[in-house]
Amino acid sequence: MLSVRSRMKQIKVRFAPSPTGPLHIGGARSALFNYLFARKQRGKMLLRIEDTDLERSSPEFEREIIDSLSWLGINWDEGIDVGGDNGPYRQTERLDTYQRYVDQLLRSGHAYHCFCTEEELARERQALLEKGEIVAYSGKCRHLDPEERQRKLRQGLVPTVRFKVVSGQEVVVNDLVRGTVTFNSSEIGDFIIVKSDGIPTYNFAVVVDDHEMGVTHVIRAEEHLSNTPRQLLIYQTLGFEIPEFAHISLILGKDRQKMSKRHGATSIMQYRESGYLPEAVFNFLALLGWSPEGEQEILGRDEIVKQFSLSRVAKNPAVFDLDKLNWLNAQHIKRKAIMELGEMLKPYLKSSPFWHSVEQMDQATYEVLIEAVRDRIVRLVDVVKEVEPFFIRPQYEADTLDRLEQPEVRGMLQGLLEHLPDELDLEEARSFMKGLPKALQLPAKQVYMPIRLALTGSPQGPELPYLLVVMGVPEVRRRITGLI
RNA sequence: GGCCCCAUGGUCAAGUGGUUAAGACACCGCCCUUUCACGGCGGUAACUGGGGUUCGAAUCCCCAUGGGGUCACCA
Repeated sequence: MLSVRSRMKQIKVRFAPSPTGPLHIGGARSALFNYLFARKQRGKMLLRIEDTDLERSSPEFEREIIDSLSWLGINWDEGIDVGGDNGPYRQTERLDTYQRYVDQLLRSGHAYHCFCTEEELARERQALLEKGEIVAYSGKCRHLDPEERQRKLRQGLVPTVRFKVVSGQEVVVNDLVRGTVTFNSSEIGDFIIVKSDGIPTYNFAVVVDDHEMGVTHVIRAEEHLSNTPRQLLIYQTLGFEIPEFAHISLILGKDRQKMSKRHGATSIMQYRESGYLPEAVFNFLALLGWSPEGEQEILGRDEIVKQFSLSRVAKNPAVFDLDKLNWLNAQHIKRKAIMELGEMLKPYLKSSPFWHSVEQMDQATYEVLIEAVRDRIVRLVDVVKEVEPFFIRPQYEADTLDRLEQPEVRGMLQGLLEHLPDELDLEEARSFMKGLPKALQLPAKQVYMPIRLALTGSPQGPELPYLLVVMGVPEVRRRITGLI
């Protein structure tokens, strides 16, 4: 159902990461839901960089985040890298804009300078926490007289700017996924909107930017829900139109705690590197907190966009399940065309010890190799171990050797060598193997497993015809001759 | 601790007052198969508890419990 607003006005959402680390699972999911909503509603998506934490922000992380998003197939219409009419899109480049609004708030008495030191504040906070009282700023500098203020400034003290919060008022967040959430301003206390380094804080900058950039829907993680009343207060006193909010639940680790580094791979790049397909990660993330109407869960990007709706977004947090990601990834791999998959696998093979052999193959043989492993790999990186039996001369276990040394096995292998043509394509290899027991006048059981053992040293692995074709008849002969 | 959010199998989840409470992953079994894998079929397994409301609650309300988030000159 469309709200009146979205019928009248094109919707605009944003993803606004801090470049203080790589893009992680949770951030990617927030970006994804924004993207899905924008595309489904035929609205716009913008990307803004919130780099007001000078200490921890870096251009490298910014780059990595952008690359991660692009890799996932999430793109945007406005913002970093693509430009637009509401730039700049990096908060540290928008300081003059914030300053204008800070001046306005200072002039109208809605904000004031605060000279409290961090140590002082930490002490007060600690005391309040211990007494079990509401942890909020005391308002000590709220009524500093102008002379006192001037004196402190002359002393060289650098103030922060605090936003004046009138206590005792109800602040209502109207949330698209959570409904009506009510807070009381008494629990908030005057909060800092400009740090002593002159840089605005998140709660202030986000409001100014979302307003200036025309954002209509703020879709973000639930951890921001308790920040929302602060932001609402700013919207109100600055007279900005309030956007729609949608706070999506968090992604938790196996221990039900918020996902963090100690839960293993949490950055999108790590998944990319170990060979997860972007469409699989996209699919998986979409299924975490959202569900399609039908029963089909293996979905492409377009299909997910087509079906997406905020009304089907769950309120409860979701535990990240690697098993399911793995399954989805295998499913998406299985659906790849041989040629395309072959190209995707090359980087992994290049860094394997077998690249030399792979490189020498003709295209047809390479495709047989890919076909042989396609249904066997969960991540692209698995190709390296799956491909091993084709290229590594087997190291036979003692009992395997015992078995291969049985006279009847040696006889069978001898027979195989006699019947083996000099060249085979996959079809020929299949019918050759199929006809072999009859040609040797032996039961299938006594034929196939010994051959497998002779060729690979292992009782399990790819189908024999694949082995024959990819190894090539000369190599097959060499391995068997070595045994008899 | 205050405030806020959440609560269906181990996990993801469907479900919006009347269902034998879907489906998927994982797990187990069977089948397919020259092995493993893939695939097919089947199985184990859930409404946190207690009060209401109602002819009737997984669905609505309250309380309890549990889990999570947040209380920064981080975002």
